[in-house]
Amino acid sequence: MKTEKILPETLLQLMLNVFGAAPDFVYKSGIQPFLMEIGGREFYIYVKNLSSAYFKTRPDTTRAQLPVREDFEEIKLSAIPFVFLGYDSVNDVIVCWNYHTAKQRLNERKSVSFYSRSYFQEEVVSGEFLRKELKNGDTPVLFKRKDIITFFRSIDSFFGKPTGSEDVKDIIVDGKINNITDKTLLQKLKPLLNTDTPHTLEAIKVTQQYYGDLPQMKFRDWANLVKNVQFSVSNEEMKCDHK
DNA sequence: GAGAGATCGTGGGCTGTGGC
DNA sequence: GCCACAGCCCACGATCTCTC
Repeated sequence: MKTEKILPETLLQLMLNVFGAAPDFVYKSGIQPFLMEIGGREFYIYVKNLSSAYFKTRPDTTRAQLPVREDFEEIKLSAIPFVFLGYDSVNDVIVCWNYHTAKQRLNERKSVSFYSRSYFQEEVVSGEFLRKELKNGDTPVLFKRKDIITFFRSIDSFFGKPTGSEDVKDIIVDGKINNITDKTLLQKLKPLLNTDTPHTLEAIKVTQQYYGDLPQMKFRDWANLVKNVQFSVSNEEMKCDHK
């Protein structure tokens, strides 16, 4: 795989260019890694160029390597998720490995490798998330850089919650969202929809802005998505019901 | 068919090198 | 000196092949 070296600052800028479209995105500090917030959650993001693994018989194997760094110790001890991303500049594709695993592996060795395949990266199309299984059990998710907002909106659906929580169903299938489970978005939609006179069009607009550009989603899909929103009954309401 | 050894496939991680 | 990438060797499990 022919790689073009991209400076850490440029990689940061490439990410910010897309994240900037999300109204709830906040860049906080750092270059690589950098700290950011989206959907009310903070993340440490570390983006590195994907390059060949230089296996003589397997030129298709690509990888990104994690070095040892002092600031990783702080991140490792922090409660904030650490998301390690590999960037393929040729295909404008991002590979994300399980962020729970990536955090655990920080500073474990002088150089920790995370693998992908160049043909996986070439396979990615706009609006879709490719989840591939490697022989080492890793299940990296590949997507176009422009889809990074959508990816972060549903990152738990790909890798689950950190601490022994129940599995979360994938909400993006074939580039489409079938169900809104994101609490932040549900909070925004509640005043628009949970009323005698629902503001459906406004709700569709809010949802589109929240998830970003999804080419597979037609207006009818967005409308159905909003129509099917269900607001769970709060604990307090539950208690009242049982009185 | 079963077991042993050889070979292959895949990933881990170290060192070297060059740019800043 | 630090960092990122290039290049390499090594470990190990899976699979294949040979022999009995």
